Amino acid sequence: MASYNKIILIGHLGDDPAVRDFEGRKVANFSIAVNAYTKPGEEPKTDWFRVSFWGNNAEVVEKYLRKGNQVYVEGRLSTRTYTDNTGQTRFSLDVQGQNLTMLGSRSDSGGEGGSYQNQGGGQQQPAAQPQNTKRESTDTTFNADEPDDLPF
Amino acid sequence: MASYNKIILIGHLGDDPAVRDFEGRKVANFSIAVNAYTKPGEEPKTDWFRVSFWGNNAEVVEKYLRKGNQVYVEGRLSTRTYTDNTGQTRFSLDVQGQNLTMLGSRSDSGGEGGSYQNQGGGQQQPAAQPQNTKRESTDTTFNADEPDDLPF
Amino acid sequence: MASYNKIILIGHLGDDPAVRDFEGRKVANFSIAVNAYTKPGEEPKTDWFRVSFWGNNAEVVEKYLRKGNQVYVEGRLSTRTYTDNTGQTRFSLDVQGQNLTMLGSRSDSGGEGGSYQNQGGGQQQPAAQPQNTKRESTDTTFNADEPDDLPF
Amino acid sequence: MASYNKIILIGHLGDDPAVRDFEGRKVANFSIAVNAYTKPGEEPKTDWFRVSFWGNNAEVVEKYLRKGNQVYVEGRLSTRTYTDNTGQTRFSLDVQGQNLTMLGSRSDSGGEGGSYQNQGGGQQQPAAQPQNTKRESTDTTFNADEPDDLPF
DNA sequence: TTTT
DNA sequence: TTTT
Repeated sequence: MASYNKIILIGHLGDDPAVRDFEGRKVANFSIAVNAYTKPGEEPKTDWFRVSFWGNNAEVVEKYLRKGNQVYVEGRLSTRTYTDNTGQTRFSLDVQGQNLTMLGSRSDSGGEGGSYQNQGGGQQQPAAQPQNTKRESTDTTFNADEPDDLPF
Repeated sequence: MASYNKIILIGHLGDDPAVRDFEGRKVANFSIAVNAYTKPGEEPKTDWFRVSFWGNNAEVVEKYLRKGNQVYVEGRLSTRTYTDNTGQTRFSLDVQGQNLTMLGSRSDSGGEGGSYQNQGGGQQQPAAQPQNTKRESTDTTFNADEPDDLPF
Repeated sequence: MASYNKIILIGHLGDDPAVRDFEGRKVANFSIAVNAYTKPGEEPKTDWFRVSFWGNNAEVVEKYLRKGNQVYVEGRLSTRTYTDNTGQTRFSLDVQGQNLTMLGSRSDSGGEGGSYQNQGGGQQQPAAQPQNTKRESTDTTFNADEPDDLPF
Repeated sequence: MASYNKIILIGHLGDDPAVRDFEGRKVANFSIAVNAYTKPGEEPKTDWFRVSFWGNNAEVVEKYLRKGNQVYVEGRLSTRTYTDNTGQTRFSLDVQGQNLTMLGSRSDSGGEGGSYQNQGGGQQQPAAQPQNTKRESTDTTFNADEPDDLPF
């Protein structure tokens, strides 16, 4: 049937990721805020997307992504309508993440400076350095291999 | 800010496009069906996206796209929640189209067969042949220039 | 670091894919022709990209893709300069394929007709029907999982 | 013929952009460095892409982009082989920019500058907040409308 | 819930 | 020529 959907997002994490094990595989979930386009004069609007990564990428998310970080996410969009616990019909935009790149976040307050260095060696793309705090983010590209058999 | 969203879709038009003039500019709207990914054993599901193109691209849509045609669409995703006339909360996935490529569509009903050949010639990208019927689609790439000042 | 490159191509295979085993994994290679944009009046130009898919996707390529078929390919662009056997400096655009969607190819010659219908049923995205000949292509989306450790 | 190519890049400017007028329209050119994927143990490699933006986007580039800044660029890839002034065959990867998003760049050396501010007005998405120095870059998304008739 |  |  030749169908395909791909969504590309650049936004900021609304909160720290939640990581858990699901039937032996790690899954990381987080939400990112993407400013919607609004016409001049219109009230700003934010779209929220729930993003999940599995396996190796879930580990990357767990290690390096924190609330407020800016990320590039590529994945498949899926939508879901559900009824929340107040009886309201709600709509969810879910992204099954396929690729992830951490973008240049930076200190947003005080900051001791000198924190972004990549202390080591010849790492290239998929090399991720430890990031202990929101302030010491690093920029890294990872490839999220989408599992053959999605466990959900 | 650094926000960005882009959606890429390959799907089929659910109906002929609707084209109208809006404050002096042409706008074309259509919906495309994109098969959602479902796990083996799950019930198939189709996501529908409402797509709009403005200006030159609306003209292209008007001339060449028909119900059933397969298209590649690139654009900005916007979402909208509204209450339909039965009081139901509904959710709409709208795509402000930016780029459009017609893919090899074909007859899906009756049909005398043997009609899809591209009768040769040196057409390349932005070359669009007239398409009188659904059966004589051609493959063409157009660039939908997104207007500087979106009229909506 | 924060580097990333992704290329999206829609084009036609210049020849049947070549599939071989490489250290226990299957790799499929093919070239696709993409019409370059040229200004009105300019001479048409075709860009050729060498595409490779590994593992499951290589199998999909092997089974379903043939010379002339139209495909959507997503992958990482890599470039390579080399000296050919005539001493000429040559440049190669290689795409490490990540996602692949077969588009609506169609008979481009004789043709027995009646072959493109999707005989119904519950196939959705990752459902591929057998394709014995170039004429009976089907449209299918596959996800090419990029290996964690690229064997090349 | 249903051809399409799109390239998505995240990288850093190798130098300040060069902006000039070309037949009444502004064009901005810059090069971005994108770290190529290399296998563990391999020597790091950088791919350089020459990017050009026209019209409004050229103005954005002129105002906000500087050497070292990180950007997200979307455009059409075109390739060109030429002979440089030493007689060498060279290959150029050119990107006709369509969309541009400034990512979180940050200080990399002295200099207060004071030149990038967007002096107000009704910009929205393409709305950039004042940026006084290279250190206080801001993240902004702009849409580069690709001209109907590319002036080159 | 983010960011500017 | 960039960035880490």
